[in-house]
Amino acid sequence: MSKLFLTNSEGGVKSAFEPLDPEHVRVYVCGPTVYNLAHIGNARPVVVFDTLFRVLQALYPRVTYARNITDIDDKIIVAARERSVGISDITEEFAQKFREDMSALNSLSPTIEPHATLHVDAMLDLADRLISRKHAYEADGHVLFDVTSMPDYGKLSGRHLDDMLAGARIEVASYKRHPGDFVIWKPSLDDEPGWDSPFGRGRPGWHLECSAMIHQHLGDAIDIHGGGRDLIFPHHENERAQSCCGYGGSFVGTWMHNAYVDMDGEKMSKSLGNVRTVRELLEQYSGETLRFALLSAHYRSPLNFSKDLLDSAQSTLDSFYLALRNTADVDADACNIEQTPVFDALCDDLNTPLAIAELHKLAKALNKASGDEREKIKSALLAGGFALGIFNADPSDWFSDTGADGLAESVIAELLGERAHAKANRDFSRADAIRDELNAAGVTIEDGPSGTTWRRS
RNA sequence: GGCUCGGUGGCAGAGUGGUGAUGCAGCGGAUUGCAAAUCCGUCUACGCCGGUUCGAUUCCGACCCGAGCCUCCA
Repeated sequence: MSKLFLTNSEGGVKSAFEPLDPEHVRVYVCGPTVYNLAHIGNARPVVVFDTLFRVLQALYPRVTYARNITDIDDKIIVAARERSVGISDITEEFAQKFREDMSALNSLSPTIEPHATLHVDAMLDLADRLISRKHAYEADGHVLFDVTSMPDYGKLSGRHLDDMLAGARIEVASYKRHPGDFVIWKPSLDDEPGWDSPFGRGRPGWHLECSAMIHQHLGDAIDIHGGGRDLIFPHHENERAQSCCGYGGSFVGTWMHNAYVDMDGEKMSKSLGNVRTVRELLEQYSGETLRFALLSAHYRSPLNFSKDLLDSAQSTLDSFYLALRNTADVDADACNIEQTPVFDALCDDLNTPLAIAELHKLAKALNKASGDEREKIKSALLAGGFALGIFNADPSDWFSDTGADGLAESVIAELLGERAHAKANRDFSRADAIRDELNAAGVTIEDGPSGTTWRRS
């Protein structure tokens, strides 16, 4: 059995993964705040942790993977106001679109998908615990976490309270005892969504939901908590503070954070306005191509997003699918994924580029193989691909699927028939003219010993 | 200012104290009516300066450059 190694963001060390309960691995990944469409940067953690989910499922009998939906947030309130609708109109629309987009990327549904607004009681319970344990205080209608009450506050992100003061770039609210204190609960105006609470009508601070939902669904401590790098501080640091101080326990075994998708060397983000939504990219590329592109760099390294990246992802997938299509007559048998180099690569801190390199070796071997060997190699190639969440298409569909503007298959067949006729009569200029015509329409043809095949290019 | 992470061949991108990443592109060849696909062969590399070492791209230190967090953000 392969041994899984993961890099823990807390401390930055890679070590063997030891689940708290080998019979039941628990993972929580921060999901979207649903107020607009997901961009390709938002998709990276989804794809990365989906791959982790697949690896964990291969290694352990039971894996619970929770990914939350943040459906109460100031940005949502603003979006609802702009469109003159209720916040649930916004959150339901974009939660659904998020699910659709991520599913197009071959990402599996999480085991549970807790919504913040359905866990307000649990959040208020946590706020109460924190106050009674002197880790939080009420001031001016707010409930605030007292960062000085936690000796190792800052451990996850590697910061010290003193350093944070020096770099404070934002005006500190007067009701905070310490500038680093963060909001657990805040008052709502009459025209803002809110819930009644012992502290008055209000709504939760950003970090509270994850702490409360993790506790309710997964328990005091979980194995893995993931998200994008930018969540390390303040979000995860503060979550950790709330959970450790409110519930006790160690909270998270391994923290994992993916690096960003960059645009021209700069982070892609909503605030920079340089985003490309998954939905718009899906008009030009298959979800599998987008997924493969996202996995082409290691999750802890920045990934520069470009047309070249997507085009090369697509042609690489084409070459894999060609190898599969050319062996369509070969039956693949069940392959023990755990004994393949692809899986070994994934077990080494999700080394997807190395896993892809192993896929290339298998595809090359399959192209060269003959006889019984082909069955074994094809099985390994397929199993490796499934671990990465690719090869979901039937190889012949992969090459024949097209947008509305492509040539109909019947037209292609007709032209190929005419070309075969011309070739038989050694009328090569006519044959080549037909080939040029098909090429111009985005159809590549290949003459083989057993006839001519075609594919969309 | 504080903290973090990186700089590998034309490009993408792994990895390692001492022969091979891998892919794309290029070049040569096989194959093909010509192509396409495939296969074979082949060229480019480890930011800069020191140190440790028999030996460093890999370890240590300085420097240069880039990115990120410290504010909503995957």
